[in-house]
Amino acid sequence: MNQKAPTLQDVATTAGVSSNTASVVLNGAKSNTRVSEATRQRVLDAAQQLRYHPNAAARSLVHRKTDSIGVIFGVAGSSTDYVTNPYMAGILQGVLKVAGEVGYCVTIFTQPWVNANASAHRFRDGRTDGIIVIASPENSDILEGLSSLGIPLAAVACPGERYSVPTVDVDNRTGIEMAMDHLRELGHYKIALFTGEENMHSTPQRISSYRNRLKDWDCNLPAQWIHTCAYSGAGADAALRKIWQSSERPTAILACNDAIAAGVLAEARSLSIKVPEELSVMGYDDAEIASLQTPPLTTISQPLQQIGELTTHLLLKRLQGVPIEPLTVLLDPKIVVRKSTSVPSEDNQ
Amino acid sequence: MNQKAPTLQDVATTAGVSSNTASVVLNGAKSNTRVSEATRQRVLDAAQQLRYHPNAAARSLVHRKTDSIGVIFGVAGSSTDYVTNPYMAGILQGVLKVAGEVGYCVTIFTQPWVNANASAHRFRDGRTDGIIVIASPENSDILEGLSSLGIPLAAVACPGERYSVPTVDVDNRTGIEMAMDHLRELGHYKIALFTGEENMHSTPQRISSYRNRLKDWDCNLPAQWIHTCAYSGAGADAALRKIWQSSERPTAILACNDAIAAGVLAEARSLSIKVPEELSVMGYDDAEIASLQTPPLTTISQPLQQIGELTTHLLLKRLQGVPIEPLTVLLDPKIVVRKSTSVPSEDNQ
DNA sequence: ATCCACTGACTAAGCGATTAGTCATAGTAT
DNA sequence: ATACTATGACTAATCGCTTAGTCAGTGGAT
Repeated sequence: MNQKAPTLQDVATTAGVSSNTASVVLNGAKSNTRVSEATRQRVLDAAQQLRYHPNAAARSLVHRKTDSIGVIFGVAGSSTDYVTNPYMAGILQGVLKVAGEVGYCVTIFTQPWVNANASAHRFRDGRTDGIIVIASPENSDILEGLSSLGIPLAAVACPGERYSVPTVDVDNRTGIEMAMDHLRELGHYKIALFTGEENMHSTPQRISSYRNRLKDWDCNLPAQWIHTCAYSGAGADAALRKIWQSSERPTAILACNDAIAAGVLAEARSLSIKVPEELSVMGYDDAEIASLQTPPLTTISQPLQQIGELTTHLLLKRLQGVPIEPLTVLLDPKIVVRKSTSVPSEDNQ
Repeated sequence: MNQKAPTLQDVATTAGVSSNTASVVLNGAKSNTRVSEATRQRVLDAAQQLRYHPNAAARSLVHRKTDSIGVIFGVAGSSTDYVTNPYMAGILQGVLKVAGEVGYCVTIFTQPWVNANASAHRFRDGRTDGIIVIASPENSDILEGLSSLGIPLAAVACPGERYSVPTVDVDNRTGIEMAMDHLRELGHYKIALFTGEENMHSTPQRISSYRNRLKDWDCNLPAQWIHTCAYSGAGADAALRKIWQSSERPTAILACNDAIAAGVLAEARSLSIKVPEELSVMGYDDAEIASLQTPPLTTISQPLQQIGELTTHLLLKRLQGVPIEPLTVLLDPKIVVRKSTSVPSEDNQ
């Protein structure tokens, strides 16, 4: 602060009362202090005149409550694109909305998580009342570290059950099943899966759901048809090239997000593979870029903002000590059919 | 906090010393207190064992410094899409990066700005050391209100000069000139301008730059060729329809951001207007969606992340009391030529 | 033996706000 | 006249941390 903010004492002095009286006037009475109407008005006038606003730090010292919630973005790989990532941004948007409704600020922690031993206690710094963890990598000990310190938490797309952390996610199993079923109905069964980072919570779930579906259909596919890319889209080009050179080609590729699918489309173009005639491609997320691809992507839509809103509600509940049941909420994905999928061509059947 | 965080006193007790001694050990000595090596070690061990981390609120009360900076998003119209807006997100990303480098947290204020009288003092609440204002509407008194309370500020795309607030922006004049010159070189002079909200700082600047360019060329264009849309892209379709029905049609449309340009492209498709053969379209921002449009958008690229980084540096300087000169920094836009612009067709010349 | 400097650590005040507890004064009931 | 109850407002402790100021003890110099 450059220009010192007026304190409660300043208001009190201006109004000619004690700071206690001023405090009582300015926030309903919680002591048995009584104030006459005239005095009350004098205090209110003084506060108004000085543009007084209580100091949040001092207040939170007493209340042990900061009226702000923290957000930690999980990091896949070395990526530092938090809010420019449409998945993260969509969720954060939902968090901001609900936080705003209840008068909370949102503090984004900028320090990278190293490990529980080195990092966890930094987040118990009295800056926030609780923390929302968004998409922590599977091999990270964020949830474990924070929850073992007793920090109120809520999580998105994390293995929260393990640490009794209320968690919101979109049903990865259902999403993959919807995608697989859509492709199957078109006539595909040679379906390759291009996943995101292995250490993200969603990846093993989606892989296992993919495998189950194939098993349901009695399909036995080459193991190398599961390719690990990055959610940034990196690696999708190489994966497509590799799979296209192999002896057996898939007729469809299910990408685990739209960026990966976009990478596939771009590489398909440069390999002169016609989509969807020769190869159907599906995305996941229904990000803004999905409908803008050529051809527009068939994809699985996730209600990102709703995830953020719901997670915030859960954290607020936890802060109020309201029991949360069930601990994990799975929202439903939707399939959005556009132009990147079609029946497989004859010679690929 | 559920599980009470250990206090300095807890550490001191565990180590068998006074809280003062513990404090001195844990943060370089600023009192003349001396500590023996043995005692020092005992304190450090105790802190480690208890996972002690100082309470930020208590600390900031003493230091009058919170190590966190605030962000307020200006709001155009009733939009509440802060971080899902790629412009805002890009800037915020830059803010997060620099803040992280110097160990600051970033607090996003979620309460909408009403007016200086009602809102300003809320932001002098000791929660943040300073505030970054991003793209406040032209008719808002955010900067005036906050700066008159002596809150350290830095701004993006705001009329900061007026209130001695260090401000970063991309040179709107240059950007429009580059766009206009590109179109002129292709042979266009019948150029319509589709702007964002009138009350955004950039809008009048861009309009005047557009007008100046036309004047340079001795062009006299119908006034209604300037259409006010929304930066969300809303209104672009109607504007195109209207302009296309008029007696004189432009050969090119310069949209003030990519969302507006995308709206124009979509409407052009449904009106069967061929882009760029019949109509050249330019965007602005070079958002992710620009290159994905059909045809890919020629656009003016703004270094969003760099804006955020620079603005944060300016705020940090101001917090340190370093004089800032010059007060306003204008970054250079770049033109990205893609496929949505070409020479105008013969019959349109 | 006396003085001084240094070592090692403590006590207490204060940051700004909240709140339990105290205390005059005035008015009312007995 | 006495006891009691509102009324109106104040004092002081506390939240967790920092830091200016104080102080006892030890060892070396004079």
